[in-house]
Amino acid sequence: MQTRTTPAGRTGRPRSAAADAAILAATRAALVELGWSRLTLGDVATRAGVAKTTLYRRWAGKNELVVDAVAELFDELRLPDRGSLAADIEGAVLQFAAILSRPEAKSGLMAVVAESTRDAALRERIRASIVDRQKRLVLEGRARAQARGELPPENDPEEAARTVDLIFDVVAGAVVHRTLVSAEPADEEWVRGFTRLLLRGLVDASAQEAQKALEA
Amino acid sequence: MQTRTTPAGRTGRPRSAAADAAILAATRAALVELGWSRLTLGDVATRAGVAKTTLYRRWAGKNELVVDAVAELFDELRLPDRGSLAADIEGAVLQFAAILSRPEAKSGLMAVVAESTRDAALRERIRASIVDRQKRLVLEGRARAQARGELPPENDPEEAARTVDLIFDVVAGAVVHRTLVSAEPADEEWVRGFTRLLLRGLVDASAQEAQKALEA
Amino acid sequence: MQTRTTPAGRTGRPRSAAADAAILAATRAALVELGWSRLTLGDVATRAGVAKTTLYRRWAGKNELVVDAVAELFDELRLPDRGSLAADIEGAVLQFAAILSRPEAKSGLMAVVAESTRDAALRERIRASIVDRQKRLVLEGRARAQARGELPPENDPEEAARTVDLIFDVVAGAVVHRTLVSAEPADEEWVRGFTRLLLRGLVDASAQEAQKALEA
Amino acid sequence: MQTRTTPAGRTGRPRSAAADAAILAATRAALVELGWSRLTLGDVATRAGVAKTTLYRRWAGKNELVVDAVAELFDELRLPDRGSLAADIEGAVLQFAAILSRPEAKSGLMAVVAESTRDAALRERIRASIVDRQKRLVLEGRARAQARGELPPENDPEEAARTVDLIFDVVAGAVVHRTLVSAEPADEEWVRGFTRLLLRGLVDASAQEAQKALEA
DNA sequence: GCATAAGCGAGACGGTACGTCGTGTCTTCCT
DNA sequence: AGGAAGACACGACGTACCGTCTCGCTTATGC
Repeated sequence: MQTRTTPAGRTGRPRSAAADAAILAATRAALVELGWSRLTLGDVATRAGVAKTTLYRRWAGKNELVVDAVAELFDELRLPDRGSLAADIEGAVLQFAAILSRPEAKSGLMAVVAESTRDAALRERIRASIVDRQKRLVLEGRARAQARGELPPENDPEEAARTVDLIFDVVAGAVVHRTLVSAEPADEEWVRGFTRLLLRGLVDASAQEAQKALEA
Repeated sequence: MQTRTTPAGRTGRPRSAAADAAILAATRAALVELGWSRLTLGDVATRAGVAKTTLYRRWAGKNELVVDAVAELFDELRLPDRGSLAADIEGAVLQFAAILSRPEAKSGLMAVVAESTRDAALRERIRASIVDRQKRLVLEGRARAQARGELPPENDPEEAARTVDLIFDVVAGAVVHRTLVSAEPADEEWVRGFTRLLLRGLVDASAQEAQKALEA
Repeated sequence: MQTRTTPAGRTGRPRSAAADAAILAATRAALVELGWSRLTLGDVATRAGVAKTTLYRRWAGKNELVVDAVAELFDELRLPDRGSLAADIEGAVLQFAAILSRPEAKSGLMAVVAESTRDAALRERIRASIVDRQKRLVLEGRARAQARGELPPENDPEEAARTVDLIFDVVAGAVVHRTLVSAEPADEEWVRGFTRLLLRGLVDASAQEAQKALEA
Repeated sequence: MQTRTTPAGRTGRPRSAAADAAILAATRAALVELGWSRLTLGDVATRAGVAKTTLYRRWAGKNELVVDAVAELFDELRLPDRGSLAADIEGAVLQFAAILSRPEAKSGLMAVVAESTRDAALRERIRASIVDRQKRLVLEGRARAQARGELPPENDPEEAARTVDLIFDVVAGAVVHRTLVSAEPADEEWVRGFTRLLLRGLVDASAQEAQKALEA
């Protein structure tokens, strides 16, 4: 990821750029086959056709390596304009769910989060590489909804930032929990229900549901 | 947890009941001091004043042991009637957040969830010991809100079950994400904001916020 | 070798006696095949069908292990009575040379001696396991020669001890140097010449030699 | 040592002569501080202010380097005429012992000899750089003794060469064994005893000793 | 005087072995 | 039979050196 590519000095043999990519790809492959806990750095090095030392020269350990390997997965998230806030949310959540359903993300993400509870540097790396990077989606979605008139413009920038964080926690948290803890697919149906809840709230959702049931 | 208390046969020395409790307590202590990844079964055995063999006779491994040790933490969750759905939710979420802020829960919970992505039996154990056990809170809260007339009675039991699951994913997921990933405290202020979003939805919340800002 | 067999405590699984023998034999085999510097403890463990940890539990490292492995070789030295001091010496030196010509001794012995120059404990171990153990041959030979009247009885015990040490240094040193440094075989002819020098001295030997040459 | 100084070709930058000396000195310093087994070529290069590549361009490896570094030590051996064969021997042996007592010689010499048991080229290098170089002392001493009439002139040149080898093995071997294996100083007293044994032989020495003891 | 060619410092590279630690099983003796 | 003690086979850890390589220089010779 960031500035791991050759440090200060200019002399000496430069670091192989290809090695970085090979290592991250090998890490994801190993996550798929073995999962987090059975993944070993020796094995990753072998898969990447690289010496263990090369790997340790660039990453401090398994945690840092996996964060970088997983972070790349989330960079493919896009937010195409689907015409309405609800549709935009559904689209983003589905994409997020699709990534989380991939075994390399499943295995790796929660593991590094768990590790990060005791390692502030790791926590910061996760935040920088993954969390903050993807908050852009929330910001973009809100701006678009405001342009459409679906949401009012924010007046208090601090409050607005808090809301972005809250929404991110709710969305990411719900999808992760659904996918990893409940271990059920976050499919279109579930995403529709979740989006309705997020937009309209529990009271309204319950009322609608009761209404529907009555009609049927 | 479940059927570890002395098996079928009646001959021979019976298993020490005290050992179980000591082992689980030692596990939690080790989680606090060392975190998941540095916790070792040998160390837990030593702390509990027990031989490693005894430990392995009762649990299959680290994962199962930690699930049981952490599950006990969540059994202290209660849902006192605070007079309104909003207040009930706030109370429950705060309690949940308080437990999750304890290092033994933080360290252990996400780690076993991560492990469970590749181990169906472990996933089942987590669901049985932790998730399903605590869904009672959602059920209880809904029943109470319905009695108060804050929520309509459900008509379709299947749809109702789906809603319980959804709410649980949203609540648990949001708190976990806030606490572990964003690494910010789920304090009273945050819980109020979250509860409002949960009850009223994003559109309403945004409108209210805009309104407040205007008035000020 | 000495008291490595199960330490103080009496509880727990006892150390495998077979493992010791297997490890020492494997060490000698590895010395023959690979020599000192390419011998690795991991390889020895594998050859012995033993885990590396077992090996480290019993020996502090390569040096100590090799000392013990080599020491066993010298225990087969015997001093049969061949009727005269000269013949006894020749017999002992030939046996010593035979052992030193075996590759496991060649490779290992000088290496541990070299290491011992910076490790007093190792030096002591060599002295106890090898050197002092074999000084018995010098003592036995002298006693026998005195009984035969070939050597006078010693009067000053301290001086006598010094002489034993000196003879051992000369004999062992000469054979080692001939075998390892000059890299020539210490065969019967060489041993005869050496024994004559040892018994009669340089002046006498030179005179005899000149005499022989004159006669021829 | 020998043909390391710039090879065939004449074009290109010539090898730095200073580097050679710096490397050998650094090697001896490292031998003193670390001993043979902990000496690393990387460290030697650093000490000498030289790149590892430079070192490998000139020596094949640790063994060859150390042989050269140690060989230089022995070149300071001299054989001043002390008036008698006994005095000449004592002088030479004391000088030899003095060199062997220096840690760089102690650590390095036996180690390369040990290595040479499995490496004919190294053995040859040792012989050429060290052993044969110092045999001059024996030759010189004998010639001087013959001139003085202490030893008869040799008649059979082959036999004479064998005797030189034998004496060298006995002298060098005894001093090395005394110094490194017995780990006792080869001081004046010991050298006197050794010289007497070498010149007069065991029988005569024992008789003298018995005689002395009787007188006392 | 400018190309050619080797030497050189720096440091990354693919390897191999290290010595330690954790796992889950086993063996022995003691309740 | 249960249990504490601890040895055991296994396999990963993260580190240290090895000997080689690839850089961007510098320092000679020879056309």
